[in-house]
Amino acid sequence: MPTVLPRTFYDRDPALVAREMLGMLLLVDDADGTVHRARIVETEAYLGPHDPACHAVVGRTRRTEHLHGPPGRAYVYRIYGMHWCLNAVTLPDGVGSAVLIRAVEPIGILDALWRRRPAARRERDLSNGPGKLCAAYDITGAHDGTSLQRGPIRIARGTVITAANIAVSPRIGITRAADWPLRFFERGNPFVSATPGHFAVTPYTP
DNA sequence: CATTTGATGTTCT
DNA sequence: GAACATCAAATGC
Repeated sequence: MPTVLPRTFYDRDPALVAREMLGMLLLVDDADGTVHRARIVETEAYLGPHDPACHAVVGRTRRTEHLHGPPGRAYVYRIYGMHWCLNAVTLPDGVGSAVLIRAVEPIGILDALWRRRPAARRERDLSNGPGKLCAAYDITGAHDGTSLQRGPIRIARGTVITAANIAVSPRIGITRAADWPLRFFERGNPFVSATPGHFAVTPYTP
């Protein structure tokens, strides 16, 4: 099982990275010593200070410190006072841009995930949303700024998802730049979060 | 099945 | 004080 962060992360357009991250593996160390594995099936790109929906628009603040840091690290922030969201930083130090990991498909034993997601009724509800997957894998602000190559959360090569199996839509839950097609997901995968009915969904064209 | 609404508290103005 | 890269429960078909 590869544990090296793919080269694709370094200094690359977050929209390309977001697409290439589909099918990659998310490896998370559990406090009990086990390692959880999951396939990334949904991502969103946040392009940088010129992207009105990106947290970098307000400049470097304490919250966005690691968003503005070097690529290949995690940017984890709290949202709505209750949930955490996990991002992978992609562009060079000083440029705040990242890919939000919105949904994963768990691999292997799910006991720990069910324990941390008591509200989940179906298997897909364990991790079909950015806040849900952070709860399921116990990803918190403690992971903010950690290396995605050598830290407690790692991203590694998995199975490549071909363009024909990828769809694109606007990003979910934002109000600015609400029509930019920067959400990428694996077609038909039940672990992908719900797409609002009025969203334009298009095939992925490289 | 889809859509709406209330909870929650940090961040930035 | 407003906005917020969300979630779960409740409601409408």
